[in-house]
Amino acid sequence: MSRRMRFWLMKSEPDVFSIDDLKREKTTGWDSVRNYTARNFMRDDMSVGDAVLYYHSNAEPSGIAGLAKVVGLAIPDPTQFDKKSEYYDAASKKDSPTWVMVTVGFVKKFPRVISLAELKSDKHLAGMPVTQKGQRLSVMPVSKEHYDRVLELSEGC
DNA sequence: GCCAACGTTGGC
DNA sequence: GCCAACGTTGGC
Repeated sequence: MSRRMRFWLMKSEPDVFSIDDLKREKTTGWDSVRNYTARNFMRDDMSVGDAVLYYHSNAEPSGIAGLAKVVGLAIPDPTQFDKKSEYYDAASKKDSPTWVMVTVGFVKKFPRVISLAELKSDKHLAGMPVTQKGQRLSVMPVSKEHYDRVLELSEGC
């Protein structure tokens, strides 16, 4: 029995890892998350098959660039043990890792980025967390209604 | 590049 | 356990 699938929004700076990078590599470990709320979503609430809106932050324009999906449950994030990584965490123990990552797979790139301005101005998306001021979470849940609306916007021109 | 908003750290 | 100081995020 699988429970109902969930919907997520995950942010990445396209200069670091864009939807095109994901398309080329097909899957990627969502490493380097160092926020407890985002970690808890990955660790506790994400399941294989969940749908992901792929959001480009610090971009021109910032916005939703395509779709991805969860293809692997949370596992320890190897960067926390890598002394050469800027995400190295000396306090994290191998037998009880602090940070985890899910594995994300490419689904599709939208024909255009749905910009944050457009998300904010769409009446159907009122209250969507990513449009709220000060919302910095890199992994956040999305309602089915908001997810479906974003798909509609991606298909329209 | 600026800076508001937020999360984390650490002194007390 | 409070909260000031600091670091980070990310829109603009």
